[in-house]
Amino acid sequence: MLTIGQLADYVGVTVRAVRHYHQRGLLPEPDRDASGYRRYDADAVVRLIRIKTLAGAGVPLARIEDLLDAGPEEFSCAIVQIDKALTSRIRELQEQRRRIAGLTAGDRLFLPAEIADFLDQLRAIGISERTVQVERDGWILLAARYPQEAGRAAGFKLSALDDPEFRRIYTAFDEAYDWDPADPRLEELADAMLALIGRHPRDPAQAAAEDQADPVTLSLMTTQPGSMPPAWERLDELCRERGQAVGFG
Amino acid sequence: MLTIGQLADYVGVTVRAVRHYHQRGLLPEPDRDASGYRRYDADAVVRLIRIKTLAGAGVPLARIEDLLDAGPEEFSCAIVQIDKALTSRIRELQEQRRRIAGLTAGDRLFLPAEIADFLDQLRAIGISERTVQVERDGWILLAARYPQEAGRAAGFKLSALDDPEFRRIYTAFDEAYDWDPADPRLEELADAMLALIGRHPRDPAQAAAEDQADPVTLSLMTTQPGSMPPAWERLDELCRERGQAVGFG
DNA sequence: TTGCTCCTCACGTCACGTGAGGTGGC
DNA sequence: TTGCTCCTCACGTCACGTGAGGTGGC
Repeated sequence: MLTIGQLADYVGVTVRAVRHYHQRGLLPEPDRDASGYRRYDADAVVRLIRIKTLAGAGVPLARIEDLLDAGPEEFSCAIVQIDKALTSRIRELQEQRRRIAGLTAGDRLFLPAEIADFLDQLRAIGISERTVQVERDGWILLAARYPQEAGRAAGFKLSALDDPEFRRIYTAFDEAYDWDPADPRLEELADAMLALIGRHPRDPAQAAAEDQADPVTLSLMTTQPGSMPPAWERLDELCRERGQAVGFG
Repeated sequence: MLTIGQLADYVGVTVRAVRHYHQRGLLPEPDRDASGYRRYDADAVVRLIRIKTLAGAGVPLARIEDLLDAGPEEFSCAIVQIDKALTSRIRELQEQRRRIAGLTAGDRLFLPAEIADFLDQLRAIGISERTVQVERDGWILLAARYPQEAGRAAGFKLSALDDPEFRRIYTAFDEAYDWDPADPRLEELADAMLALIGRHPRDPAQAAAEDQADPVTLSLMTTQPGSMPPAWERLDELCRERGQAVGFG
């Protein structure tokens, strides 16, 4: 006959856990010896090992109680289910491993692949990190609200990068970050941007998403008023003034 | 700017979890809109995804708080540790799978291999399940208190099963379960058991463990007085009477 | 107007952990 | 006698869940 400590040590649980199982009714209270100590027999060892094994597999104690008093066919049926749950939990953890590895690896964790590709392409053609971050924040918010549309729109933008004119304009837009809002080049840039939009034949269904994906519109979504550079705010203004004709804004 | 529900849905956590992270100081409280609703920006999305990813990997919230505000070298060092923890957790779960599979498979879960082998051998030579269960319970308690000794003693017993005389005596012992305590065959059996012990040369160091491993002694350990069959109690008495000479009891 | 989302307390849950204060066994 | 184990409350912990009661947005 074992004491509670001997039992707990052999099975590999804490004394407190054994008492907890008594309280929950999972393990019957054994007889006491002359000192009031609990004394356990072999059945208690067997039952406690079953409890520990199931609990270790993540089975709630309430479920364990049912299982231990169930028939063998119900029991082995449950074991199959528990095994499935364990297997899928293992898969989850393997997925978690991939994800935490990605925590140091940049944007791909937060964004659909097309968007991350688009941001990487911007970096590749020499766009400043400062501007890429504004794009990124905009896309994150857009993807949060319209996941599918954001993915499609990013694919569209990605292919637009093949157009040398788009690249030239985007580079200018990037450089305009530091310009004076009165800089006359802003007017040329606004004209060029609108011309570009006019040149690309646009599927009307995509037009809305695409407009939202414009860096200027995006940056308006993402930042507080006043936190944008003055030149970009002016550029947005110019586009709105002239863009009515082509449905911009 | 996102509401708390949009944020939670996109990242894949509950609204309550987001509020909990605010309370814990993990995620800064954002500004409110005119209705008092929280409004989130892209930084909140990024930070919440980091929190969720780490929490999903089992990192305590207190640790996550430190990590998010730590430098990149400390962060990536921690990621390595978390990955190790995940890997070992995966191994644990794979071990759990093996164990719950064993829950339907019998005694090997509760006992060292030698003891399970010994019990299987008893079944193989035709010992009744009833007697095997008494043996099993005795071994479980013995293994709980003296794991090494129990393993060695069981190995000893296992090899003793090669002796035809041991098998004959054990079979008779099994049958004696139902005998009348006054049955004269009990005296013969007691003599034969003592003769067998005398015949086997015994390493004195093993003698104590071996005596404890005797079925009769074991069953005394494991059961309450009176729960053993009367014939076995009588047999135990007879062995004690005669066994003093060979150091039995 | 109805249904959905949002807000703030605040208590509940799950599986124990952790003293608090006292007694028995070697 | 000292140190270890045992006993019974009973509150604490961790990461939220779950109403309770009320207001804002479409």
